[in-house]
Amino acid sequence: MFHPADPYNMNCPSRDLLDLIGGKWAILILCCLQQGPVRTGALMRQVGGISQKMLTQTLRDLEQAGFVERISHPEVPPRVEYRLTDLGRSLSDLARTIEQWVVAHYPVIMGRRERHGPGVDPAEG
Amino acid sequence: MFHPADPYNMNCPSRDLLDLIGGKWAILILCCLQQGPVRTGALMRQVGGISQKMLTQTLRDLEQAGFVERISHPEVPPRVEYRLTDLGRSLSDLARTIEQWVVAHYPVIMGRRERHGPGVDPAEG
DNA sequence: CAGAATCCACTACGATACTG
DNA sequence: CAGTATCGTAGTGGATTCTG
Repeated sequence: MFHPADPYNMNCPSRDLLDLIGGKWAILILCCLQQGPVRTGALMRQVGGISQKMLTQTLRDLEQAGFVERISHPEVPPRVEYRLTDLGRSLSDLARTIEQWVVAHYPVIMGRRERHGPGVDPAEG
Repeated sequence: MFHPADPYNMNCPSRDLLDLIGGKWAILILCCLQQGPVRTGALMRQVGGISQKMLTQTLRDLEQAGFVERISHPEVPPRVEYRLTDLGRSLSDLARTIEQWVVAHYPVIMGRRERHGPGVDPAEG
């Protein structure tokens, strides 16, 4: 039995989970995998700007946490696919919600940024 | 008018937004602010482990993005509150969803971790 | 009490080279 | 094609100090 999760407590392991979700690539990868199993190379191409290292590393992290499953086909040349687990599917729904929120609110936020400038603006009061 | 947001494109500014949301502290802070305006010191105490620097910095980032509003009361000693904007309220709903997902699935993930060895551990490079 | 400024350890991440 | 290993660097973020 575990203590209930408390992300406000710095020693609670749920913080790690929050960090994984909040990582630079996890959300995008999880969203890609919603369509079904995807090959490594395809992921590489879909997630713009990700390096081979970070792709592998993030996939390993997601695998460790039980969100994705690695499927290695015994072929030459190698063919590896990644697929969401049930838990991962649940999380990827969340990931897509996040992504969609960003896409939906992007124009408003960018509009604001243009008016206020991307630089530091003095505190008004 | 802007191009539509495309987080899969590494040059799309929506990436920044994703990074802000995914930052180490933003989600927790946004959740705290859901109750209404909160003072700096109260935030400091609620979000376990945050440093004064990171609290201020994250609040500035959230402020600049238009998610929170800084309310400085002309008193001595100083009293400053932070309050969600309408846009911020929308985002904080999302933040709460994330937080709740983590809390809800925490036991399953921790259970897995016990059986499969340490899972989400940023320190294992 | 709020927060800016400085210092600095750590690590996240990219680039590159190499293996099967 | 998928993945590992190594190295260099920019950025993150904590501890501390200083201001009004």
